Amino acid sequence: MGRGTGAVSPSVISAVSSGAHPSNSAAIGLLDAAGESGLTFRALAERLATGPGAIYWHVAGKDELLGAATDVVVAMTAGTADTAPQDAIRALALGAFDAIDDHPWIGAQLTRAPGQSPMMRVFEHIGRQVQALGVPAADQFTVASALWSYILGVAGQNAANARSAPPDTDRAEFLGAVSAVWANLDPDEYAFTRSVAGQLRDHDDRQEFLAGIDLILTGITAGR
Amino acid sequence: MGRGTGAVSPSVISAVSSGAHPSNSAAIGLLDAAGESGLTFRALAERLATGPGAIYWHVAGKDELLGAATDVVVAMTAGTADTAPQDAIRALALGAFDAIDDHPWIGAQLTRAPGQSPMMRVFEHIGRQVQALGVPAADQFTVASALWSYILGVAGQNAANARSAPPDTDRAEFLGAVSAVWANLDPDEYAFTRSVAGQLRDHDDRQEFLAGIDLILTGITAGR
DNA sequence: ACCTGAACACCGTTCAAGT
DNA sequence: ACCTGAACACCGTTCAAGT
Repeated sequence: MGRGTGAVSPSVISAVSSGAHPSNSAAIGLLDAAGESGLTFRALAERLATGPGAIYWHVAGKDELLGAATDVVVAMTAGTADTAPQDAIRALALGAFDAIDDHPWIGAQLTRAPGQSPMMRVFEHIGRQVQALGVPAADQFTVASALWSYILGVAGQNAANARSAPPDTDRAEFLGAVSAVWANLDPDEYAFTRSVAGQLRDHDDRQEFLAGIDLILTGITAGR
Repeated sequence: MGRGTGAVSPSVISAVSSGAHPSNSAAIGLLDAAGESGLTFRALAERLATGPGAIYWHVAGKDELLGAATDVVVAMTAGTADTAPQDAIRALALGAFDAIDDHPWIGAQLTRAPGQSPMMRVFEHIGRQVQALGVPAADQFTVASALWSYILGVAGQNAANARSAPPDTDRAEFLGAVSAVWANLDPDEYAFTRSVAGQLRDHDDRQEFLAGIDLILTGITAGR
C-alpha cells in the first residue's frame, strides 16, 4: 500500500529530479525522450531497477507523478528580477516559452489546477509586475489572470504543435507546405486566412508570442 | 482492416453526431457523461450495438474519433454576424466559452493542429474582425493569433478546472476555500496572491474572460 | 462493402509476501 | 519502512472470418 500523502517524498524527488540537470531525472528523461505516452510505470521501474509497485510507495498515481515532474520543470523557470515590469513579464513569458520548447509534454500539464505548486510562484511574479505597472487594486486579479491565460494558451498551443510534428520535421518546409494550403483555400470562405498565408510562412513563434504580450501590456497601460 | 482516409465517412458522422442535437451522438454523449476516459472503443461499440472492431472501419484510431467529436462541437459555435467587430469577437469568444462549459473534454482537444477543420472557420472569422478593426495588413496575422491563443488558453484552463472539480462541487464554496488558502499564504513570498484572494472569491469566469478580450482589443486600437 | 469478436500487446493499480 | 513482482481489470488495435 502506498501513501501519496500531500507533499512529495524525498525518494520521489530523486526519482523525478535527481541530479542537478533535469535530464538526469528518470521520469523527465522518459518524458523528454518518448513523450507522455513514454512515461510508464513499467518503463520507469526498469530505469530505476525496481518493480512497478515500488513507485506507488512514493506517488499516489500517475497524475501525481506527472504533476511532480511538471513542478520540477516549472520551478526552474523562476523569473529574474528585471527593472521595468514590462521587461520582467517578457522575460518570464520567454522562460515559459523555452521550457515548453524543451519539454513539450508540459503543455498538457499546465492546465491542471495550480494548487500549492511552483505555478503559484509564477502567478505571484506576474502579479507583482502588474502592481508595478500601476494597475488599480480592483483590476489586478483580472489583469494578472489575462496575462496568465495568454501565456498558458500560447504555451499549450506551441507544445501541441511540437508534439504533433514528427521529430525530424524541417520547420521551414512544414510551414511552407501549410502556407501553400492556406494560399489555395476558397477565396470567398477563407479570404482572411488566404491573405495571411505568407505571414504564416515567415512567422517566428517566439516573436509572435512576444507581440501578443505587448498587445496586452499596451491594453493595460492605455486603459490608464 | 479499416481505412481512416482523410475525410470522415458518413457512418462515423452518424456515430459521432447523428441527430440534430449533439447529446444524441454516441461518442459525444459518452464524453459528456464520463469525460475523455469514458470514451472507450468497447463502451462506444456497446452503445452502437456492435463490436469494437467495427468502429475501425470508419475511423483510423482514437485520435481521429476525438477529433471528429471536437469538430462537431466546434462547428456549432459558428459566429453570428454582429455589426461592430468588437462585439463579433466578444460573441465568438463567449460562444467558445459556453461550448467548453457544456463539453469540458474539448479543452484538451483544442490544442491539436487545426488542419482543415471547423477551427479554421473560427480563425477565419476572428481574422475578418481584425481586418474590420483596421489593423494594418502586415500585423493581421499576429493580432489574430494573439486573440486565438488567448481564447484557447482561457478555454483550456476553464475546461481543466471543470474537469478537475467533482461534479457535485458547489462553486461558491470551492472558491471560498481556495480564497481562504490564498489569504493565509506567507505575506512575504505571496504578497500579491494574498492581496487578490478576495477578488478570486467573487470573480466570474465569464466576465474575467471578456475583460481579457477587451484588454487585447484596447491594445489593438491603442497601437493605432 | 461492412461487421463480428476473439486475440494480442500493452496499460495503471493492487497487494500479499518479502527484507 | 520500503521493495518485489505476480495478478487484476482494464485499454487500443488487429485480423481472420463471416455476411
